[in-house]
Amino acid sequence: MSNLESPRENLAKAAYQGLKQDIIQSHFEPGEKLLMSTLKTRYGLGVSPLREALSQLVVERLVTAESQRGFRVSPMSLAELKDIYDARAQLEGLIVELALARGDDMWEAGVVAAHHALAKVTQLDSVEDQLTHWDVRHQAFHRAVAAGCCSPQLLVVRQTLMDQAARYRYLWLRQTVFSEQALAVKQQEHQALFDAILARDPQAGAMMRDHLLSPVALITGILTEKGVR
Amino acid sequence: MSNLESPRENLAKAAYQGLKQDIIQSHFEPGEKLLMSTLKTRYGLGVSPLREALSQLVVERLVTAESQRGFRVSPMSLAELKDIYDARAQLEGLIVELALARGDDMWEAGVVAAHHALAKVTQLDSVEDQLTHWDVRHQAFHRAVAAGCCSPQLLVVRQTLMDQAARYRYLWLRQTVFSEQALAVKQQEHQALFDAILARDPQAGAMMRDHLLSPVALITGILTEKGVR
DNA sequence: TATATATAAAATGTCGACATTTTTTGTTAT
DNA sequence: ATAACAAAAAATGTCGACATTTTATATATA
Repeated sequence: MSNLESPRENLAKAAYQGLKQDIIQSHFEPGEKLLMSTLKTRYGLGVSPLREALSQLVVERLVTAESQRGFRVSPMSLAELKDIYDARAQLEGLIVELALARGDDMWEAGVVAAHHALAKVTQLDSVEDQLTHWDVRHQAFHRAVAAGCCSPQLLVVRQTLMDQAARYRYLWLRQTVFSEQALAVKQQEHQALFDAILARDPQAGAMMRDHLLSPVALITGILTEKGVR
Repeated sequence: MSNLESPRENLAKAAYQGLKQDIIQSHFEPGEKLLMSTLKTRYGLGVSPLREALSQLVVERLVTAESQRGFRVSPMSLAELKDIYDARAQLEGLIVELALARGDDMWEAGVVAAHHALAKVTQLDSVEDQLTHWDVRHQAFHRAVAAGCCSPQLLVVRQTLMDQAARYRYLWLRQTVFSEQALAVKQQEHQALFDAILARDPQAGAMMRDHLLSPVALITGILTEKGVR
């Protein structure tokens, strides 16, 4: 039989992953009530693992809990957009500066590899595949850069902010990946970042902050379009 | 009857608060197994709210979960001590620099008030009261400073790292508060920080980083004494 | 029509029960 | 003794049931 050494994950973990995915990809709308009856049928699970998963997502601020009134998807707002992106930009700037000071040869090698892979993303058939394909390598590039800070704690914090930004980020992603021009601009920014980082240019931190803040204007427009305040 | 407008918190919240308190104050030792039977009798609750609370503490990294093997208190280590304090110092340094750039008059007023209160901590009867009393104002001072960064997200992240550091911090606190000399040194550091911040001295960030890193040596000694590697 | 009140329906949060898995204990064999 | 295995005990994780609370609906009142 297969799965000889499988540690058998508990159902709460499955619920956590499914819920997180569905919230980030807007299968559940911002502010939407998360009915237990709905979740039970959707994931085929009882309330116990679902509540555990929801409790975790509350800590990650993707879900909001109101005592005796259950859970809802955390609402989105322009204020939160600005706040999250500001915090991400400042944190990532700090992390880059630390990486410049602390990163070793193996870190540099990882950055070079990730940058190379990102620059070579090929056109694919499916649009959804194209999106995923580019984004996977894009995120991998940034993660490779961040790794140089040599701080597991800061990397965890960074990932938490990333997860929280994911819903907003996704809006930007759809507009960017399918625009030749937008993609070219990003390509240039990544090249400039890459050069500055390898040269240990003290300006790399500031460049990273600007790079991360650049999508805010576009996302603000999309949200306003949708009536989000 | 009283409690006319009480929203009636759910039991998971009580479990969360009790568990967090008990872990931070080392009622449960680092690495200790958290038996459901023990927790049920200690808090007088069923498994459901307990598991929800534990799930949240896993996200906050105070508790570790192993599938099908329950929960244990996250172990403490010298590596984690260094990592947490490094991350805290870097983050708080960043936050101070942002506060210098963004803080307004009301922020300054809050800092002045908190600093004044901290400087005036009086000797109390009980040693435990003395400890709590000083630490409450100490934390309030740092919080008042941090508030100037105008980033709710960064402040949440900051608090998370604080909570994670709490067990280590407590070790330092006991040694410091009861030493006239150590307390005087801290008093000087706070005064210097205060002056630099109000003067918007660009060095304030670096000072804050050093201030936060200073307990590491002492805590390392205490942990080594205890056999923690 | 609007507002308040009573009633019904639905949903949340918690517990106890139970199947499954892990851990301990006891037994036997090398 | 130590190791391998079997049996017993203990613990985890999940579900269904149920009390409590919230929400929706119907009815009465001004």
